[in-house]
Amino acid sequence: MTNPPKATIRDVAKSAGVSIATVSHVINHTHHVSSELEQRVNDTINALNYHPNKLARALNRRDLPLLALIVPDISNPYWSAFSRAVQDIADPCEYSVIVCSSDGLYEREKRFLRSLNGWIGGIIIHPYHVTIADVNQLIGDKMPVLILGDFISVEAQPQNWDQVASHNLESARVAVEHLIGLGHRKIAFIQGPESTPTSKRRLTGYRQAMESAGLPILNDLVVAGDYTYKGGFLAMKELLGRKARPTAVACANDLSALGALEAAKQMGCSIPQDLSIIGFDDIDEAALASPPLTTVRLSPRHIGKMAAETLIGRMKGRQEPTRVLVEGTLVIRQSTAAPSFDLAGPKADSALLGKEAIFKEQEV
Amino acid sequence: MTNPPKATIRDVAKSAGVSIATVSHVINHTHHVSSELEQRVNDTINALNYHPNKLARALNRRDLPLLALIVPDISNPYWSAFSRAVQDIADPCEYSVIVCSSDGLYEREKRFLRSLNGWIGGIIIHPYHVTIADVNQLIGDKMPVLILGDFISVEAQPQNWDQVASHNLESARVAVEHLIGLGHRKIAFIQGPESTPTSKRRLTGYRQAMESAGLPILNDLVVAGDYTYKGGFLAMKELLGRKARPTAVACANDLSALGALEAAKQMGCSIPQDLSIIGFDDIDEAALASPPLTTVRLSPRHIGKMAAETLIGRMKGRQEPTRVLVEGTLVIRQSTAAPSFDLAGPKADSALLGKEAIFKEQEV
DNA sequence: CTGAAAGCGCTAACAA
DNA sequence: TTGTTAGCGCTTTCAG
Repeated sequence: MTNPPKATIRDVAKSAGVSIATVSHVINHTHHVSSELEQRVNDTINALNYHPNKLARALNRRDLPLLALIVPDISNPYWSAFSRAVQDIADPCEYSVIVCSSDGLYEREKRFLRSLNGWIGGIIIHPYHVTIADVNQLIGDKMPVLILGDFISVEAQPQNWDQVASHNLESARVAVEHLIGLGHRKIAFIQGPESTPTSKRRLTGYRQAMESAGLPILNDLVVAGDYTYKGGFLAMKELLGRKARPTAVACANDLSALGALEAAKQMGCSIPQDLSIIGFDDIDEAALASPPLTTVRLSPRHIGKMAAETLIGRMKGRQEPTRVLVEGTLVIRQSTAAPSFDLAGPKADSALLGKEAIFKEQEV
Repeated sequence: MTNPPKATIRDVAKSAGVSIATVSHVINHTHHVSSELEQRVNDTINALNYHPNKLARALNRRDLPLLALIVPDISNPYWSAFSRAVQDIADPCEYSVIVCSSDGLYEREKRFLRSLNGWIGGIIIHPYHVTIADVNQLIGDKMPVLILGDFISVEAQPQNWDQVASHNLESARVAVEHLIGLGHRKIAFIQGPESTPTSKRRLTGYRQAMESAGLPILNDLVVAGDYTYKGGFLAMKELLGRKARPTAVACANDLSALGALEAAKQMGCSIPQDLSIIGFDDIDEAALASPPLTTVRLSPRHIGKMAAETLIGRMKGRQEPTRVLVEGTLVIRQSTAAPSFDLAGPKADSALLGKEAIFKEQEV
């Protein structure tokens, strides 16, 4: 069962009795063609089941309907949701999307940039270690590039590229201020990977909120993390093992907040009665947690949509660079509440606490 | 800050004082070139920062180092893990990967196939509604295609394509037999989407295991689902609302098992004391649940790795079609245990006692 | 061992 | 309105 070889534009032209150029024109609507010929050409196109070769077309239009995403890890819920959003925009425009997971590795980021250069239509990148200068060197300025990241780190670069930038600092402030507003004073922070811009800004936001409220930032309250579930889990275990327990913890992202939530529950805390937890991003899983996670929405879906729309706009010819700013929105769910100081006594024994907590939940 | 235009092979040839063909030969090692010229060419390549244009190359080799994935939804943890595994294999081979989310929609599957045809290097597809005949019609037989799916549905097709097929029926039996081995007799099953081959086979596996053990398959025990978290959640709510509660439930996949787990917990069941739950696939999240989910591993990572390896092998020239079979492995964690029919067991602690009593009353 | 030249399938001036 | 033709950047016979 062997299929015939794919028809080329020449086959169509020959079969329709017209020139190659005419066929090209009816395909691309690039010149007016008499309706008689147009009809004939379209018929043969269908008869031959002809489809233009995108490679050949791209080679002389120097533009492939293909865009690439360079993100840390596509299997991370944040980035898979992001990538889905990009696809949902790209799809109706007939663009395909390549996904590259860099794991935040400098060499890998550079390798992707290099290997994508020159044949792909456009790139969306969330730089971890790669700098604007790297991008400029590796990609040049002939190609549409959209940079994701924190407002400041992206803002500072006088470049011609499009951006979708997030207000991480301000959003982190919002998160912490929510906790403060509830009456918390001992608020811990679980960090993201220390070297990334977004993570740094979120930490700074935490600091600023604490300072503005005149709250001390105890060293014991800031703990390392890495944006992963496991990282959040471990961080929370550490936090709860320390002498001065916080009554609330803000996490650098939702995934680590989810891990932290699980750790806290395993250690017998009931959330939010014993401990408030707030996340960051608003991935879908946040709403599904138990209790549903309060968070600051800087949604991957929304950011992905924005990124795809502005990059594709550029690929389609827009000249002026565009910058989109995304601000966080507080989404209050059930993982945060006012602190309850009355349980302070019996809380010494965590095993006992666990039983009480379970009991409590059941009664309610 | 304008970069110079990208260097072409002609620039290199001119600058090195050799012919275009010679440059091509040193790049591709397609003929022996005197080491002197080779050196000179390589130097100019570096000096000009030249990188061959993949499109032009692909146009006459008719082979782009690019493969596409057509899966239901990249933002689903199963598929994002799968896709990551594919990338991890493709990456070192310098292949890029396009991801297409079909949402299991027939038209969308067909559209992707059509739009990928003829320029992409190879395709990995997990067909939902698309048939082998469709693939054959849309893609022809000139292009490497790897079909994912259930062993039978894929096996039945006398086709020249590569396959990575799973033993869904047998694996589902393993899951249910595990439950039966623990002493369960009232075992429910939360289905996947009814129309998909994998889902059907898993249901059949459940049925067979029940029958083999001489256990009745009550209608009340089989409930609809759709492979989603929410679907599992709802299904469990329904199941626990029915008069005859099961003591164990097998789920068509992990994601819905996770949803079911959450629902059961919210309804006051402790797992596995009051109810055993077993999943399917072994996505990473299964091990992170609380309690960690017992499951049958048909791991997306492993399947993705296999798929990518065999497809790339084919893209690199292997002629014979290859079929890989993946069998499920039981992974016992903490969400399954023997059913507890009396109150005297090890779990006579006060909190549970109360619940147990309630549970008993309902059971009658 | 090296280079001239003919394409790969398509687009886009430019002629007719 | 339609056709001729010169490429896009690269690979690949096939002479030299």
